[in-house]
Amino acid sequence: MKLQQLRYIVEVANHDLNVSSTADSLYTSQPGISKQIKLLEDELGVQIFARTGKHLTSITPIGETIIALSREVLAKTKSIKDIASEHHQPNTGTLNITTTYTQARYVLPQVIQQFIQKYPKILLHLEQGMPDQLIEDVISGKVDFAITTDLPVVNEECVVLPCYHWNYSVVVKKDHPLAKEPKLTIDMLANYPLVSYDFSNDGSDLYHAFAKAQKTPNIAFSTADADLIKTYVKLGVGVGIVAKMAVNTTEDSDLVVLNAGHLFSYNTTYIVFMRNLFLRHYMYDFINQFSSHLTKELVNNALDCGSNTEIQAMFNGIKLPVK
Amino acid sequence: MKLQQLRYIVEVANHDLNVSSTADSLYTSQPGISKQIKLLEDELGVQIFARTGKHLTSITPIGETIIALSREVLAKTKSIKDIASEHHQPNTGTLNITTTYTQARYVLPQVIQQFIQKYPKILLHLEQGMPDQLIEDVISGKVDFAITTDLPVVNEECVVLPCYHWNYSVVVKKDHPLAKEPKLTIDMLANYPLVSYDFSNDGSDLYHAFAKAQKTPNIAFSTADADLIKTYVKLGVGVGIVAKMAVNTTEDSDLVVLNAGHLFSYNTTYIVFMRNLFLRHYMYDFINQFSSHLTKELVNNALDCGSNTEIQAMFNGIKLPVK
DNA sequence: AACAGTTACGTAACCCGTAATGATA
DNA sequence: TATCATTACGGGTTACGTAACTGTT
Repeated sequence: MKLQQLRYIVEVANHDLNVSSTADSLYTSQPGISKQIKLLEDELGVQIFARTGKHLTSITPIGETIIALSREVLAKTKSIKDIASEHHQPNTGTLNITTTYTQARYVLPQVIQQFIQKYPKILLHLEQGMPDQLIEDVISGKVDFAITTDLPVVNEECVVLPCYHWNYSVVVKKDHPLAKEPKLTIDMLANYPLVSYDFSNDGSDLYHAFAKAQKTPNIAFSTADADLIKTYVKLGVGVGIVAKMAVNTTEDSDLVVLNAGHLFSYNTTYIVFMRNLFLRHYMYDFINQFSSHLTKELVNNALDCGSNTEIQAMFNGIKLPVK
Repeated sequence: MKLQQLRYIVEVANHDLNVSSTADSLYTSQPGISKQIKLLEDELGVQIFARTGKHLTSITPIGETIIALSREVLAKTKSIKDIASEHHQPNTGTLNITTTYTQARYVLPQVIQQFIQKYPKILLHLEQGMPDQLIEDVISGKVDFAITTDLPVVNEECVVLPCYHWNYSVVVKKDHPLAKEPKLTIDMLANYPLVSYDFSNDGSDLYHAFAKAQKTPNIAFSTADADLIKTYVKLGVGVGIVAKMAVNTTEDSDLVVLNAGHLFSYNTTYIVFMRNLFLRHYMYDFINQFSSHLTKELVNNALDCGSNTEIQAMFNGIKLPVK
């Protein structure tokens, strides 16, 4: 049994059993992977992948177990390397993060700016993905951290840390009737066409606020892109409902930003990573820069918890920042 | 990084940093090990072992961490192999046990006999060792199970399962004054020279019973070997105090066995193994044959516990067999 | 002087990549 | 027919064992 063989089966599983694309991503050849997998299967005496003729069609039940264990083995070997690097090259390494559009566009830039200034030799890679993809990338080991707003349904191999709460804001043009309204209500919003996130998707809290007031919102345009929302608001299409941190008073000086914290329940942004990830000191520092209450000590306390429900319980006693 | 390299550093650590003896035990050459260790250190960029000139003198702090992680990696790769074997060769494999003299001599033979009859293809290896050594052998991965009576001070990487309670018996020659005594007391025993286990070592409960009665025992002879105790009793050296399961009415027909369960607090025999050990079905079966209350389900429940104190708490509600 | 670890070197195994073959949708 | 996995084969690397060397107790 060789570490490469374990890496191969894990990567093939990550690539939907496509050996060719796996080979491309690992910069090696298909036959090499095929052969090593077969050698491993011969050594273990079990089939990891089920085949129809020459195509890999599925992972056998025992293969699932073996691949899961292999992931753990590879994570631990990565830890060994990381610990060694931490020791003799504390400020070099990599940090791979995947996140949603809103975070990448409106929240992370300032954090990243500080980070790369403090750690110029860290190779930082930021990736934007769909909410469902984020956690998968963490589990597959493709990235270290996922930053997400949807409370992910994750297995216990991941650690989920709440970072901050945030509210929606309502944005309108300066000449809009609502612009001078001191205190908004759902009823008022229901009178106008709305431009916002997809209500059926991540905006269930938006939908619920209207349902609770027994109103049906009039959605003129929906998108996941806050910039687009603002653009359409500026065009006069309707009243915008957008994450508060997505509006910037200097950039959006032609818009009026109205507080909507009392209309909708707050959301929470989380950082997610594998429990068995070795956290290098700059990773702790990144987390702390992203959310100031998440000190190294607090993160370690969370890691000592046995489950994510325990972690959430722990954070119930801690006041999160609100953005 | 190669799995062999990890195996090498772990084994060198297990062999007190003696590379030569490590090489012997692994059936390979010293230079090979030296070179691979050096290659690993070069790759990681850190020293795992500290050296004075050409001798390995100690493990560096970071080396300790790396070796600990390596042990985990190797345990997981072993799990992969075991899981595969379990799948395609359910009744072949190995089972290595280390235990104390008393267990090996008086308790295990019947269990082993059943076991090898049921699993003739399992390579069973039984080893007898000193109490301190037993747990080390488990941690180093040399054996699967340790069976011991001293409640071991073990770290949380081991699982400690209580198997049964046992009492001492008093044995005397047929013509001894105590032979017809219906109910023994400590005072009676204090009147005679005693032959027993080392009171200062594992027999603190023996010592305490006398201390509580404010008597000083007169130890004529002490040994860890129950056979020797019985031999000296037969020679008339004194009154024997010995583990109850070490006396057999047919073999020891020239001795009188007196109940001493009310004089001394009972002891507990434990089975100890690494938490990350993959338990093959015959291992569950062995545990169950050794101690009938330890069903597979109960063992799994214990494994789900986070700590050994939790496990002990769980077993507080369960009545253990008494031998 | 005996022992232990490293260096040097030759052999054998093995991993990998290219090319060819076989199977699948 | 195009895609994909396996088989065949050759080249380069590497791991290992023997032997010689060097440092340690």
